[in-house]
Amino acid sequence: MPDTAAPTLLWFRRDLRLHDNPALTAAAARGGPVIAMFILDDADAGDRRPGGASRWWLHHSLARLGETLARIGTRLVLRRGRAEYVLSRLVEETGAAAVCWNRRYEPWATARDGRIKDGLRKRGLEVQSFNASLLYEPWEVTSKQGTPLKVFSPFWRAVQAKGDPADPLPVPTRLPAPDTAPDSDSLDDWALLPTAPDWAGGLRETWTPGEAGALARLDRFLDEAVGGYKAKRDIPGTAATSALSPHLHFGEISPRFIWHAARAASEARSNEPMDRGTASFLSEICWREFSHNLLFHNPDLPELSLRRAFEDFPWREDIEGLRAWQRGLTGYPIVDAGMRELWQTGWMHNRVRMIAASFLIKDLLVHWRHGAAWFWDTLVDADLASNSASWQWVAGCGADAAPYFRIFNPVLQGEKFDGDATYVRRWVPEIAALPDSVIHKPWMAKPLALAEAGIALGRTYPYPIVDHATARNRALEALKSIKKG
DNA sequence: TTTTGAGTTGTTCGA
DNA sequence: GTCGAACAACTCAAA
Repeated sequence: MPDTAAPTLLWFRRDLRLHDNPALTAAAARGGPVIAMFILDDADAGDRRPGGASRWWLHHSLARLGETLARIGTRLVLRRGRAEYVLSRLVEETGAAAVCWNRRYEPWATARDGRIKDGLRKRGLEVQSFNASLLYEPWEVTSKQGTPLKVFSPFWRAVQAKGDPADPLPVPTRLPAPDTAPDSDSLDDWALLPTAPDWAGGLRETWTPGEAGALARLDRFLDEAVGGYKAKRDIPGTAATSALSPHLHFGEISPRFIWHAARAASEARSNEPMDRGTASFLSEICWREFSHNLLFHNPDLPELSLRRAFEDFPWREDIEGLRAWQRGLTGYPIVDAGMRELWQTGWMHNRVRMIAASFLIKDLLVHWRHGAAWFWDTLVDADLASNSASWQWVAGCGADAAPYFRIFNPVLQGEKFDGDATYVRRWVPEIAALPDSVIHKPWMAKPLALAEAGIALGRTYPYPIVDHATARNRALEALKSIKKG
């Protein structure tokens, strides 16, 4: 019998929600008071501490979580420091008898959490951890031999073969608070928001962090867009994707909840649980799952190319090129549009992420780690697993590597997926007056057309910083050099 | 153990 | 303008 008088610590991490939250449900079920808490632990995350955009999101997500917890009877205690020490301290302060949390799967987190769990249990506390961020545990989806899968298609088939993931848990109606709440830091004192300068205006306009915002976005996507997802998800000028990635990263919404909601919506529309749009969408949810699997089984994923031969690749130290790429000044409109969308909104459309990443890696021959680092700092959905796995995928050194000759042509990609230039005109307004026929290759425009559009190449918009055809051949040569590695 | 078929997202060239 | 072939070799997963 648990000591129902002693409080339970409920440690929030990347599960900033009330619905489908197994740790929350377990803490509530213990019957005693529950102390909900969040620890800002920069030390343990090391150089993986959240980037600027992520910190902005975290601030707002915590604020919303605090409000919703207050509505069911408790408050969110904020503490800063090494998680081990903070937890230990709180156990002493409150006389807690149990700690509940939902698992994280990053290598540094699994190591740390294991230590914490041992330490708490040695002190006689009950510790329970749960899966709240994946459809299945990383060790549950395997080949028939029981080994981790390294190719997406078999992974996706294996997930589907398991049937539906567990049903989402309901939101508890009440979470009893202790008589005296522990002290809490002030969220503002954590200084997660940018101040001088405040660059977060575009983020504020674009996003609604928090569980309510996440659920609203899912609703809207399932109502309006999922039906056409398969056909339109590659068109960055449309709002055809779910844009749930940051909400998923912070655990404001559960992938199991998404799975069941998407299937129910499909069934309501078409009498089948997986119409084409839904199947396509859920397979993307599974890509996230696959990336987490890869990171779990390959702790080096963020640092080392999975295909080790790529560690000997003749990468270039192109500081200027990297800088131009970061600022959206490469001279290739589709690349620049994407990089500016990223800078202003903390997010980039998936198709454009591939184009922009391919440009940095294949056209500039800059190491994928530099691209991953920039994305880590600027993306609101920056996720160690997805970011690392995706950059490696584009580079061709990932588990499920693209063929070496798959090098995106930024002009063709722009014309193919942004044919009416809606996207490029939105993010690269200085060339918006060019006609569709040349807007993806301004240097090909006739002088008169440029003049009429008010463009002085090299002054109001850059010439291409590399010639793609030349760069492509250079990349193919470079790739040859590691073939026999 | 060996074999076999397959592997998210592309581009270019020449007929 | 359209279409099919070529662009390599390797690793993975299952039979």
